[in-house]
Formats: sequence, structure tokens, C-alpha cells
Amino acid sequence: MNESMAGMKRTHYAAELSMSNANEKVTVMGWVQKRRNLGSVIFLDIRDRSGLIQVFLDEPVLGPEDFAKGERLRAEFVVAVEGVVQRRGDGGVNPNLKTGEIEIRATALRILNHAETPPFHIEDDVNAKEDLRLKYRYLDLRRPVLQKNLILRHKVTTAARQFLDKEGFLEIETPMLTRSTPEGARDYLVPSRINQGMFYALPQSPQIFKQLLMLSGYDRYMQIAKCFRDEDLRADRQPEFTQIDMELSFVNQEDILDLNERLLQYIFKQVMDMELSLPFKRITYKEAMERFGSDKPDMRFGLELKDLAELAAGCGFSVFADTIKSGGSVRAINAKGMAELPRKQIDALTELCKYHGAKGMAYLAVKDGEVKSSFAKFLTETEIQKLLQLTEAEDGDLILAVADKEEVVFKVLGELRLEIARRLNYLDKNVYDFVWVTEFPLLEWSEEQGRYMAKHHPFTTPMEEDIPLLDTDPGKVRAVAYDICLNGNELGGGSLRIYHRHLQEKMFEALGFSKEEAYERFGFLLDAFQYGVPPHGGLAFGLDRMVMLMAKADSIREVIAFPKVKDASDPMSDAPNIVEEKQLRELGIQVIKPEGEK
RNA sequence: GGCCCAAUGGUUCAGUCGGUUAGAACGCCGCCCUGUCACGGCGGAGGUCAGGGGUUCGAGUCCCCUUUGGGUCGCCA
Repeated sequence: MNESMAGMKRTHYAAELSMSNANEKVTVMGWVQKRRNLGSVIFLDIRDRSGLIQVFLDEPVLGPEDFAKGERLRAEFVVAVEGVVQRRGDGGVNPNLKTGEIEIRATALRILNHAETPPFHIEDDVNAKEDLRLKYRYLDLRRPVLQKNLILRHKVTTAARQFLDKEGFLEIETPMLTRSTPEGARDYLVPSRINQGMFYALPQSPQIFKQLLMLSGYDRYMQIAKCFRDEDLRADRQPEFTQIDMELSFVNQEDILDLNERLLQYIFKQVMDMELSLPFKRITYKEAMERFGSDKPDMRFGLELKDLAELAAGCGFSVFADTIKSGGSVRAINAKGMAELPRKQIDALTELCKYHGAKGMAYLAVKDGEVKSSFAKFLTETEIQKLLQLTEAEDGDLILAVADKEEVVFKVLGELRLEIARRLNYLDKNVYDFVWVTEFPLLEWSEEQGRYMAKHHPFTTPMEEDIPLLDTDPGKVRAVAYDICLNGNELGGGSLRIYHRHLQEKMFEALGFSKEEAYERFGFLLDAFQYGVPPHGGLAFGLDRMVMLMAKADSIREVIAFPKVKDASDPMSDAPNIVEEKQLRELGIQVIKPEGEK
């Protein structure tokens, strides 16, 4: 039988209590984490979102009726306990518990609700498989670590709002039902009942709206914005996710980077009591690719790429020499101290390179003055010395080299660099190493579409000195676009926007849109651009990734209350699902079933 | 869409070379126990070995397909 809490009022969260509450009469309410029944005394661990407190039940104090309830308690029953805080008895303190010094000696106990035995233990070191945990997400969310993560997330958004408010930002909501602009990721579509056959799209980001707000004179906008992209999931990618989004008028790139560094500094100070020193490192896209083989470099360790062109051109190893001759690139990583990596492991690294598109991988190990290598036999002694010099190799090092088109070399060595860092245990989650990557290319050639696509988005402004290249060599144009990276993750990105109509039209032209197509897709924006657009720019952070890294979690699912699984479904609610035919009729939608189905 | 990994009581796992009745820990149920906190003691229940097909005298074990979940490539302006 469940009892009412009438007449009882909670006075404290469980883990708020301490010796300073000794002899106080308190009431806590929560879930039974554990019952330890010793016969004529019973210990309970009561859990609420603050943590655990031990409750001591003995019949002389509690009375026979409530004590009998204590004997019926099971895990996850909901209880109210009234009692007196006291130092623990002969058993002493439990150092593993924040409240390990004290306990509540119960004077009254009520069972507010019963509970079935949960399908897995609710504790942090739970080993239950993720699909089971996601099916019972509401139970998984009881685990302290997930509660901690969601509280952390709350603190991050609160800190962001506080800081941006002080900086003069206005929080303004933008619509969820928007117009589809098929440039970029796939849209989630929402059918319109009133306008049959027509569809809204859920926003991939509030991009256009925030730019219009600048045009409207709001000067500084921010939003904790939900965004939607109908693409495949990853550990760090969900179909719906949250951005800390902002846009500012009358600013240059430096203003935006400076503001956002200070925002991150404030968040990390408020939430983690960690001091970030400013300014952050800044490197250009070109430098990031050449040194780290990635546009989101992990700066926690070295292992930088080394250009071997000087050696490779005309050397005795034809794979190298021919690659250079045909305009390719030969680069290497020095895996410090890994000279004695067994052949089998080297083969595994070669496979990794092939997986990422390389034709092969050349290696050279130096150990006790001896050289062990897949290709040294093709090189002269001078060439080997040159190689060691270019890669700054010392005794005990292992050189791994790849020759291919430059983009392949960067990609492969970028991945190889991360793999070596993993093997050398360089990836310390307690280190937070930020870097700005600037001067991204404006455009990217799409083989599939047979045209240039905006790398960031079509409203990004080109760098002033590169504008003439738009007509001659669009692929070379750099944008005033920047990403903020943390430990090899893209944490956020933004750009200065185009604010002159003729430049925007030129941009659409470079993207291969005719004037008519551009108007068809973005006409309202081009119209708006006739009415006085201020210079403006902005940035958006991936909130989920930021919180994931702060929580040291391995997946953003650990920092989202109700995440979706790999096929974009929710195993708990079973969304998406079929709907009633009546609903479809109202929308004028016919479901086309695969052949063979009735 | 491609590739890789996983699935055995409620949970996490073991299960040898294909061979008798599929084991353990935790959890669950019952009894006992006054200082436990991984409480302890005694007893007990609980299995469509994910599903389907195949090979075999014999399949948890080998093969194929399917399902579910995870990772990843493509994709993600």
C-alpha cells in the first residue's frame, strides 16, 4: 500500500546534510538505493539528485509499524524519512560517501511508492548494454553520472546566458517551422495540413533568421538553439542537437574571436573552476593541414607532419620520386620511441592508412644505430641521413611516410597521427587545449554535384584580397571563416557574412546558381539585402560536444537526456512510428509502400 | 548504402577440439542475524544459448541469412 506524504515536508536534499546538522530533525525524500537488513536494525541508503544518505532504522525509536515497513522495502521504492541527524555509531565512517560521517536515525518512515526490480542496477559502474539502458532511459537517468552530466549542461547554458547578457546580447527565438533550403545537410520535413502538398523544414541552424535580426537592428543576438539534420548518426552526432548560437553587428573577426574566448573562459571558470589562459592559439587552415593533417587538430601533443619533398624529389625510391614528379606530396610522422613496434603492428598501421585511402605506408625504424626499413634499400646513405634530419629522428624513433595526392596524404597522416597518439597514451582528457583555425577555403569542389559548394555556408564572406579569384580560381578563395577546436573536436564555427547584395549574387554565381535559382531559394534574403545590412558575423558552438568534453564522456548520448540511436530512432518511445491513416488523409499524404506489400 | 564488432537466466560474463544434466558472480524469493555500507549465514527459483535455415550420429560452439545494438567510411553547407 502506498502512503501519502501529507503532513510531511522535505527539509533537505540527502547529500546536503553534514555534521553541522547534528541533532536536527530533518525529512528527506527519495529512492531506496540499498537496504541492508541486519535483523533488528536496518540500514537504508536513500538517493536523490544530490547523492546518498544512510538511514538507520531500529524498532525502539521507529516503532513496530514503521519498522515493519522497513522490512518490506526494496530497491527503488520511493520513501519519505523523518529523523534526527547523528554521527554514525560503532561501524565508523564510510569514506566513499560525501555524507559518510553521518546518518539519519529514523523516527518515521513512509512508503510513497513501490517499484518493480529494475532491469539493471542503478549505479555508476553499470555494465548493462546501451540498448537496454536506452530502452529504460528514465531509469538510466537516475544514475548519478548522468544526473551530474545534465546538471553540468544546465550550468554551461546558464553561464553562457549570463556572460552574453552582460555583453549586451538579446536572446531571441527563431522558428522551428521554416522553409527548406536544400544546400547543405538533408532537411527534416514537416507536411503542412493547410497547404496540402507543401512542407516546412526543421531548421539546420537559425542562420538566415539571425542574419535578418542583424539587418533589423538587434545588434547582438544569442539563442540556445535546437537544430535538426537528417544525416547518419555518430558518437558525436545526433539528428537533433543544440547550439549556443550568436550573431553580432559592426564587428570584425578579431572582435568575435576575442568575445568567444572570453565566453569559453567564463564557462570553464564558472562550471569547472578551471582557468583558461587567453588568447587561444591561432593557426590557419593551411597550417593546420600541413602540420596536423586535419582542420580540427588535436593540439595536446606533437607528432607533427614533416614534408619530405626535398628528399623525395629524385631519390632512389621511385614511389616517392614519381609522386613528387606528378605533383603529389610525400610526408611523414615521427612516432617517437616506437622503433621496436613489432612487424604485425606496423602492418596494422599500414592497413589503417589503406583504409583511409593510401596505397601504402613506408616505414623506417632507427634502433641502436641500425636502420630497419621497408624502403631504405632504395636510398643512399646521404638520403637516409636527409630523411632523419627532416623528420628530426633520434635513436628509437619510427618514421612513417605516405606518398600520394596532397589531400590523401593529409587525411591519412592525420588519422595515423591520432592512432599513434592513442597508442602512446597522449590523449589526456583532463587537458583542454583550444585552437582557432582560420582562413578556411570558401568553396569546395563537389564531384557528386559537379560544382563548387560552400564549405561553411553560402553567406560566408570571402577574404578581401581573394575576391578577384572568385572569377579565375574559385577553389583558392579563402573565407573569413573560423572554427574553434578543442582536443581534436570541432567545438564551434562561424564567419563574417556577406552584407553587400552584389557580392552575395556573385557568391551564388560561383556556386553555380542562376539568378532565377538563387531567387527561388533565397529570394527573401536577397530582397532584404536591399534595405541596409550592417557588417555582421557570428558563431555557433555545438553545446552537446562541449558538455561531452567537459564531462569527459565518450559520446554525446551521455549528455543528452533522451538521445536517439544509430538509426535515428528512440528505443524508449519507439519514435519514429506509423501514424493513423486519418492523419495522413488530412495532410494529403499517400504512403508509397515497397512492391509486394499490401 | 559499404566495412568491422557484439548478442548465453533479470544483469554482467565463462563455456576448451563440436560430445553426458549449460556454469559463476551479482540480482530476485524465503528463513536467520543489533552497527552495516560489496553486510553476513542457510535454502530456493530462474535458460526458446537473439530468430530462422544448413552441415553433422551429435551444434551454445562450424556455415549462411535475418533481427537488434555499437563503431566507422560515405554523408554531415
